[in-house]
Amino acid sequence: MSTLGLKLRELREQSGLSLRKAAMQVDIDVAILSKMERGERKFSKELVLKLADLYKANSHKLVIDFLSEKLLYDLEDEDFGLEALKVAEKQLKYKKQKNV
Amino acid sequence: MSTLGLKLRELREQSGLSLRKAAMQVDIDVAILSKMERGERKFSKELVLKLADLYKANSHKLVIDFLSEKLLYDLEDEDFGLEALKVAEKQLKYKKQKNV
DNA sequence: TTATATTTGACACATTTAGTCAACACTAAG
DNA sequence: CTTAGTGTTGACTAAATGTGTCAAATATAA
Repeated sequence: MSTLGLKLRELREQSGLSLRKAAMQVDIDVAILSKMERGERKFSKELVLKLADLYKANSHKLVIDFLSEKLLYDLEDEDFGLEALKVAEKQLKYKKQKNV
Repeated sequence: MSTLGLKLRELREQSGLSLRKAAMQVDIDVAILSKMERGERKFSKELVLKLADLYKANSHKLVIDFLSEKLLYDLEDEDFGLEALKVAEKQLKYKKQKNV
């Protein structure tokens, strides 16, 4: 089960919104939101932002979860996933510092 | 310029293989290999493995570079890329430990 | 029953990605 | 100059993925 989906479902419920109403507010089909909350389809970043706004939640953390989920998806069943994350981290830090 | 592409180009040259010959050996079109080495197209993992084999190189490191490049691609222009990498790392460690 | 909420699957549409091919430019050798 | 070898480019098609739509099925409660 998707962490992000779970979180967004909880936030929706805390906002007292039904799936239908929430979906309508962010202008997507109910079916899609249902599948996304259950991890059957991927969220888009734009939707995460829209939902964060609708639920009045911290978009920062949700976006990080969104990205992290995307990364983990790339590393599914990879033996060297952890090493790859570390190499990516190193290169990202370098990039940031050098502003490349 | 792609790190992986650069490395694989160097390895090819060290093996004394022309683009055409290498491409033929791994059963792809020359154009594709040319573009991949220059970072214009993405490698597939399978191809990286085939090339590592052809060049008698350490596939381990090349695969890690391949994955890392994929991760960084996901994080392009993201403000919280580093945070996302760290969250992903944490979750991957947890997964590994729990064998989920 | 009636109403509301969620889930499911089939389908079409669009976008992305992968592969094919021929032509181009450059260099070195004959 | 011609030939052969190198790598690069762009146009095109095909395959794969992703996204959105819809209707029906299921569930729960009033």
